[in-house]
This record gives sequence, structure tokens and C-alpha cells, in this order.
Amino acid sequence: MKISKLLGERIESKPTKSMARSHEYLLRAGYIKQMCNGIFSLLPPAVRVQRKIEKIIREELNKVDGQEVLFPVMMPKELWEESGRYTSIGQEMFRLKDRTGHDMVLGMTHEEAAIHIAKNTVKSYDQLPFMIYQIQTKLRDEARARAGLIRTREFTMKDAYSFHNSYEDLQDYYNKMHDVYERIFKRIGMKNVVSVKSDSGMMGGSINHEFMLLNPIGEDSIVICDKCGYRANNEVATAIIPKNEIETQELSEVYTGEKHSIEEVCEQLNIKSKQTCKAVCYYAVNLKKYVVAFIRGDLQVNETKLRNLAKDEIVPVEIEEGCELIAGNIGPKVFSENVLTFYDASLKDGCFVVGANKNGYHFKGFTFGRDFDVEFNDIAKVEDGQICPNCKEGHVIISKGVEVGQIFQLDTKYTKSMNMTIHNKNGELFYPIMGCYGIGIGRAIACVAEESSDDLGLKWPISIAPWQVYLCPLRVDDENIKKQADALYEKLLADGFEVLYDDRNASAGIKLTDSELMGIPIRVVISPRTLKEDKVEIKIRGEQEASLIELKNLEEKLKEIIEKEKS
RNA sequence: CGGGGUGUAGCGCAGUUGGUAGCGCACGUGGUUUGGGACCAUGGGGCCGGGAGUUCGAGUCUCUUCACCCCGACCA
Repeated sequence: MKISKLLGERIESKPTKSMARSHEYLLRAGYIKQMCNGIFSLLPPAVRVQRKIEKIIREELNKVDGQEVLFPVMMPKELWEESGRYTSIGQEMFRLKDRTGHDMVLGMTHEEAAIHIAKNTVKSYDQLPFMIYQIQTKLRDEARARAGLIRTREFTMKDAYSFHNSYEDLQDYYNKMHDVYERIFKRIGMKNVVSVKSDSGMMGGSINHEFMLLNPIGEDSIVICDKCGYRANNEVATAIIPKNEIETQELSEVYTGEKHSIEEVCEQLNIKSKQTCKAVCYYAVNLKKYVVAFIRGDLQVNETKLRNLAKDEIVPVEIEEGCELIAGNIGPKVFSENVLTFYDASLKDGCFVVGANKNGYHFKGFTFGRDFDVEFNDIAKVEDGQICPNCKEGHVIISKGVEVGQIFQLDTKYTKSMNMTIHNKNGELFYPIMGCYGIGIGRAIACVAEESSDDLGLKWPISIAPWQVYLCPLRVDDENIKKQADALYEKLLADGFEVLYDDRNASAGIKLTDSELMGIPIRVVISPRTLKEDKVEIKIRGEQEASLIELKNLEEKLKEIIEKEKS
């Protein structure tokens, strides 16, 4: 490719606004162009990167007998009503009507479509197991798109669906896919990826893992033990909370007046926040009930855990006047059926200062089990430094992560709801067991860009770089240079190298800076200076030193570098 | 959906008490340059996000609306 003809401009100026590094560089280096909030066009270099990632994914999935299919983007409402997700998914799903007024949806994921195919083509258990996958555009009306390609409303995704005769078979294949994913991310050149246990969200199903790029740009919090292999998304992570060493006290009532917050009450009674039990209030949107989470005063509520217990969408809420809940003085008690209560396991040991359920008063010495019997649940958010629940020795560290892939054991959630049955060996009908496996490809591009870049620009791993070589003649106004560079370009192309040829008659500064901004792995400079000795200069992106090499040895050297970078 | 911010040339921005629209980069032309974003000369480019209002007169004031950015809520 000649850069003089390459569509897309390289932008010199840095954005003044705060912006993710991958977003900035992909924009400035001419990889992406935004059309509206969360929707981007990919320019030629980005398409080349994407195709390379897709190729790696196809190779790896085909090795585990994946069969590539292509589902529709637009699907009729009825299919999604079968699974129940037409109503269970909210505004994230794009919906529209066709000209006859028929309700349609735009695909955000394709379990329904996979079953639609499988249901009509699979007749017998001996066709199982099998896996189908596609690489296709997904649409999700995200509440807030952010950080360039990290979180968009339209994106390319690889999604795969497997069907099995037994849970054991699913588990085997799931493990295999876990390995496949690790290989894919390794080949793409993403280094800092780990798999973690996570919440299944609206997908449902049982076991699942997210593949997280550990990076400060991430939106998820990952809990990692510094001693054993324990890793989990903080949505589902657990930890051992240090016990409260407080002597048992008699239950007594104290006047606290207008003092409601944990800090105020602690100050008045001269105690620490962990000696209190706080009530955090939410509202269950569909059940139309208050949800009160009781938890030790120094801990935070994990809203994902609470949502799963309440089995409803919950939002933080201020308590209304005149309600049976006395804001600021809520304590453990049996409330009417309009209030759901949950008690965190951190309240098991010790005694606490709690609300007395009347204006201006708290209890002291409140002991669960003795003063009020409750069932405990884990609703606490894990915090840095707590004890690992697995090895019970290490301390957990919390890191930020970007989810680049996720694998689920869906079990029979969709085959049941969509009534897909086939005959087993004994002629009995059964619901096939499903797994599903996704990788966000646009996000993967952004993640590599985020992880693999420096102050000068991008730094693509050679396995997915848009071009391997940036051929950079200096002094193209010199006839001889021009002739030799043109010839070298043709030769390299003919011999199968992927070359971006900077044929512009521009200053050295512009050309060298662009090569770095675009992140092409190998730069070859040819100039009067190098040609004097029949040499060219080779520099690997990110390395300090350039080296001069005989022109006739160039191809051999390039092959060597490419092989080395690949491994 | 809440909080904050920005919309003026392709890009980045300035525009004072209301008085005919400006700078840098980029772009065209001519010339001089050429190993880390050169220089001189010259030229082209504007629905000042949209609508309504106040005013003799609005980029500037008022109301309204839209878009985008950041933080939060949300998020297979």
C-alpha cells in the first residue's frame, strides 16, 4: 500500500479532553472514524488488523471442529418471545417495525438464532456434540458508550454455540474452549489476559468465565489472590472478612437524636464503624418493594449479589416519609411484605450498634441470634487486602479489567425455554445441553492498542499489525532514491511481505513520526546516507537502536525478525 | 436516566461592554529547503449546531432544542 493513496489522515494534535490511549491513537493514526455516539467506521488499516484477528480466531475454532455460520442481524420478535428475552431485556436491545408493522429486533447475541438452526436440523443424539460460530455485527443500545472501541453500540463479535448430550461432555468442551481462548489471546499478542469467574447476568446458565485484560482503563474490578490462583470478578468474588473482636454486651437503647449516618453515630458513641450494622436501602423495580441490606458498617454492599438474591432489578433509593422504614434508624426486624431484608454474613460474629426502628434511637450491643434470628447471605463487596477465600492465607488485590471474551455453560436454559428436544439412545426426548462463547473483536483491537503502545503511538504485535514493514525512503526528490525505493517496494511485495510504502515527498520528521504513530512493527529507511554503502536502516518499533544492513540481505533479515516477533 | 462540559473553516482553537468573522495547522499555486512535524510569497475555504425571541443590529443576551465529550447509574 502506498501511503499517498491511503485513506484517512494522520492527526498531529493531541486531544485536549481526557481520552483512553487506544481511542486517541486509533483516531489520530487514521484507524477509526466516529459517525455518532458509540458507532464507528473502520478505515483500511483497522480492517486489516480486524481480518488478521478473525483469521487467528477461525484457525483456532476450526481446530476444535467449529463450523462457521452466519445468522441474521435482524430477527422477528417471535423468536425472542420464545426464549422470554423479548421482555426480559430492556432498552439495550434495538427494536424496530417493518413496513407491515411487524416487530423486529436487532441481534445483540444469537442464542435464539443458534437454536432456530439446531432445532430444525438436528434430529438425533448422535449428531451431538457440535459447535457453530459466526463473526458478525452485534448491536446493543448501550446506556453509555465510552473509550472509542472499548464500548460501542455496534461492534463485530465472534460468538459460538455448542450442543451436548451430557453435562460431562459440555464440561469437557468448555475446558477445551478455555484453552482455545488462551491460545487466541496469546496469538493476538494480548499479554495481560486472565480468566476469572463471573456473574452470568442476563445470559443465565451456571458456570462461566470472563477473559479480562488487566488494565487501568477497565470497567470491571477483578479480585486476585496474591498467593494462590484465585481470581474472580468482584461482582461474584468472596473473601474472608476479619472477625470483629468485640465483647458481648447487654442490649440497650441509646438516644442518638438527629445523628443518622454511620460517621455521626460512631463519633457520638466513640466506636469504630465496624462495630455498627448499617441498613442500605434499595427499591426492587419490578416487585415494587423496598430492599434493605444489613451489613457491617465498614463494608460496602455488592449490588450484583444483592440483585441476584432479590431476583429483581434494584436501584438505590431514599426512604419516603411516613413509610414503615425510619430513615437513619432502620434496624433488624420483621417488616411487612413490602420490604425485603437481607443480612450479610459479616454480622454473624460480635455485637453491634443498630437502628432501633424509631426516630432518634439506636440499639447498643445488638447480637444476631440472641436478639433477632436471621438467615445470613453474602452481600459484601470484596475489598483490597482481605483474606483469600480459596487458600485462606493470601491477601486479595483488586485490579481493573476489560472483558474481551466470556464463556458460559448455558445448560438447558435456552433449549428448554425454546423447547428444543431430541431423542437419546433409549428413544426418550431430552433437552440438549448448551455452551456459548464470545469474543468482542473491536474491543480486542482497542485492548491491544491500549496495552501495546507508548508515548509515540501504537505498537502492534506482528501477528495482527496492518502491515509488517514501513518502507520509508528519505529524500524522494532525489531521482535515484525514488527509483531504488520503488524497486525495493515492488520486490518486497512480490516476495510476500506486507509493506506500507511512504512514497510522500515529505520531511523526515513527518514520515518517521507517522511510522511510529501507526505502530508498524518494522521500519526500513532508505536514504542517500544508507545507499552510499548499499545499505538500509532497520528499526523495530519500540526498540531504541536502529541497525544498518546490506540491501541484499534485507529480505533475509526481515524474515528473521518476523519469525522472531511471532514467537 | 442524573451531574458536569463543549459546539465558530478539514483539524486544534480565539473572538472584550452586542457593531460586517479571526489565528495556527492542513489545503492550492510559485520558489527555496530536506535524517525527527522547514521557510518565503500568494490564494481558496464559514447556515458561528438548529429554531424562536430581545434589538436599528446577535457568534456574543434570553428561551428552547439537537449533537458530542467526561463522571456516575446501567450493561449478553
